[in-house]
Amino acid sequence: MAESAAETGAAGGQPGGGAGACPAVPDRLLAAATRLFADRGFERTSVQDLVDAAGVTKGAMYHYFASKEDVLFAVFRRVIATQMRNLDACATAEGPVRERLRAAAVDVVESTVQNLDDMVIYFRSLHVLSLDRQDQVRAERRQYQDRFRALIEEGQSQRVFRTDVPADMVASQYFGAVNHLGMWYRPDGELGGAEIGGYYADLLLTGLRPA
Amino acid sequence: MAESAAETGAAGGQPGGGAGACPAVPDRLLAAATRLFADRGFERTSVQDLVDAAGVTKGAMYHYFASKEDVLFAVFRRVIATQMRNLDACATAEGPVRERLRAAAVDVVESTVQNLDDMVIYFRSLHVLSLDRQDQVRAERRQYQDRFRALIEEGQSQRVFRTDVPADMVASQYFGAVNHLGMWYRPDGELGGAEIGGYYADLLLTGLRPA
Amino acid sequence: MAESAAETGAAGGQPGGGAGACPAVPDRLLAAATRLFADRGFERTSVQDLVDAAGVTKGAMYHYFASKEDVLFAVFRRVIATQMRNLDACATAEGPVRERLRAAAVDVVESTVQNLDDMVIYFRSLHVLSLDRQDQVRAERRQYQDRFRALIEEGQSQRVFRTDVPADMVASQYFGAVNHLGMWYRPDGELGGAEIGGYYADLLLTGLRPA
Amino acid sequence: MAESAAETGAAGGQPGGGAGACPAVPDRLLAAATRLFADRGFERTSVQDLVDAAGVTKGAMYHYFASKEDVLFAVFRRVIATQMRNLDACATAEGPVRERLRAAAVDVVESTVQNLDDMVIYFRSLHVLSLDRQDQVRAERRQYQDRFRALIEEGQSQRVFRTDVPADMVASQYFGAVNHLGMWYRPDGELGGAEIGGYYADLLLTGLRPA
DNA sequence: AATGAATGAGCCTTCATTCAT
DNA sequence: CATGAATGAAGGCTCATTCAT
Repeated sequence: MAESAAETGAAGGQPGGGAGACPAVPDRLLAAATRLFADRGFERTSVQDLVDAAGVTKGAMYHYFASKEDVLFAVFRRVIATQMRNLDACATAEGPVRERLRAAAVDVVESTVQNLDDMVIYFRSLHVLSLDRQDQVRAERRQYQDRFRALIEEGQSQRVFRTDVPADMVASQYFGAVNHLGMWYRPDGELGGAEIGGYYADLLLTGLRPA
Repeated sequence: MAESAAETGAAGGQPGGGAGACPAVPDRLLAAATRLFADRGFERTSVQDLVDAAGVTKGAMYHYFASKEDVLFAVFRRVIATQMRNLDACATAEGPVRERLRAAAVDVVESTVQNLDDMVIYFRSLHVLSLDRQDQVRAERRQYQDRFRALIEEGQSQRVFRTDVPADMVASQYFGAVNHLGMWYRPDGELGGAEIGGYYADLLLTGLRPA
Repeated sequence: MAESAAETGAAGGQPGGGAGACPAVPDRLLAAATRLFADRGFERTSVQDLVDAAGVTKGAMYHYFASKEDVLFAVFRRVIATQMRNLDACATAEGPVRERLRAAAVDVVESTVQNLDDMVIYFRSLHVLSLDRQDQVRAERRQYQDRFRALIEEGQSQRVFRTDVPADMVASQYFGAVNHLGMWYRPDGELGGAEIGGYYADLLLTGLRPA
Repeated sequence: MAESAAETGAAGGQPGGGAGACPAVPDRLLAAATRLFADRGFERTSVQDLVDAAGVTKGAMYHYFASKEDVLFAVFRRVIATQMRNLDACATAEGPVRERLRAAAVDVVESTVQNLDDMVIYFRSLHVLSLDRQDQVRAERRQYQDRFRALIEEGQSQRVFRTDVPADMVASQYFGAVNHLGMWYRPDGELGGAEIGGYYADLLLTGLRPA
């Protein structure tokens, strides 16, 4: 029963009936949770902080989520869904593999800096989830990375990319760098996501040049 | 008063005067803290867990450390000192800049996987420290990264490395990837630190090749 | 307003007008409450547990009962009504007082083990009711015990039973033992209600033999 | 760690050192718990009620007891220890079995009414304990009842008591009645424990007379 | 230098009940 | 009649820290 509404996501109707004047309770909780968990971390955010920020009551929260950890898990699910949607767009593009990889490499940086809170939570609070859920999240994340790796392998089989470094290594290195943006990137810094993405992609593609 | 002994580091004498049979209290606490904070995270480790694992009492801990956060800070300081020591060795080596950068790039991966707990703590629990201390730690970490970047700049000024990508970007990308090893590297996996370091360094150096 | 339907007891018509296919809401609640309160106790049974077990909704429950305590009180009333009906049958029987007392003594054991849940609730959750209702329940229970005591007094006045022990003491002792069956009797045990009733009645009647 | 002091029982020293001016924390908690659990029941007594009544803080309570249930269990253990001590005295007495059984029967009533709170808790809150602990308590209680039953069997083998009713039944009936004193006995009532014990013992012994 | 009993604020969660629909 | 989302007041429990010894 709890979390049922969260399962349906933002599609749930607005109880109270108005013309959608105020977002549904689960959505407001997810938004507040994303902000607070990224700011202070999961454990330093109390349920009271959370519901206050979301403008709901504790009871309402527990009507939709079975526990505080469940809220975190819902954030994770939303992040993954977003990532998948982003990458799907790239993967189905046309053109030579170099172009497609470059586009994906830039895009992954841009979407990361656009959802920096998500990333911060992702890499700081994954360990809070139960092992089951950790596995689940990791598996989905791996899929994401695998699509990237597939592009590299495609280029390798065409001899466009070097083959003396496993595609796995390339992908893990690139994603490591991207994931770590959350540790230092600031929206008000000198460089924007597009520029950083451009530099990162340059290094990646040059690094892949065959000997 | 508290923490004074910790400041002196492991050099402190053995209280109780024995023949050094058992390590000093602060050392045992630091070792236990490193293990537990990496395993469960800072907030999910209680002071009781900590002192139990270290085989000391709560009172003893508070004699040496002002707070639980202070223990974490001491772990951070030890990590940084270790990193600095490692890099010093590389930086003072002889030979062409390509060789020195490669050696440093491999070494940074190897020492990271050898001290994986440290890295996990580093990137998961930095936000627990007070802002002052966060800045302090970040500054020291920046120094570490800056020495790496200096190597790159050295190569750039010699036109051995490409100059169309800022050295900063190269260093941040590489360190991002290295720092992220803590999220997926497992000591019992297929590849060891030396191999991963080799691949990563290859990609780095190829990526730096001038156009 | 609430509870009005409960007042009318099981005699209420089936709302929704079906052909009596499913029992009325109050009846299903009472049955579920009897089971759950006996199993886990009143306080460890949530209203949600209760309505789930009864297959009704919370709103429906609060339509018929003013509060959770009211459901408990309704269980008590049903128990008492049942007991009264049982004893009435015995009391109006014919025959010598020894036979009538024996029959009542056996019957009280048998009906107790047949409604063990009722007894468990009775002696474990009486204190949950308001003092008013406790008194009310105790008074009715006392009537029940008084009819038993009246049989004993009848025998005493006929000198069939000893007179050196007050009938009150005899009744309280016997009912204490009977009430306590709920603490240890198990339907799948060696002895059935009839056998235990037989032994208990034997001891009772022998104990009442005049010196 | 928690409960360790409770294990040692009242023998624990008085921290704070005075001349025993104020009882130790566990003792005060046990005394308050016995009173409150008997008055209102376990679940209607909050931990705050408990510590307030005992004049200690919540933290202190959780230093000695792992949970509220643990306090209840400690009460149970104390009750059982008391009962055992009482019965030991009787069992080792001299004289004909009739006399020894009568003495035990009276004593069991007297000690019950003297520790009425204990009994009320015993038969109202046993179900709160974990199944393990319920079994443990029941087993010890059974021992208590078994010693009583052994007296009856002794008389049966000497043909002093009837043999057509199992000693088990006799003991369960008697103890049921005794245990139920908690439901109706009031210290300010007409009859004292000695008188009730006398009547109950009379009925018991007469009931055991051979046919 | 070391102990561990005691503190007390704050945590996550439960739940009987209400009310707009 | 019936629904179930929302309320809000406790509830039991944890834990970093202190302090008399």
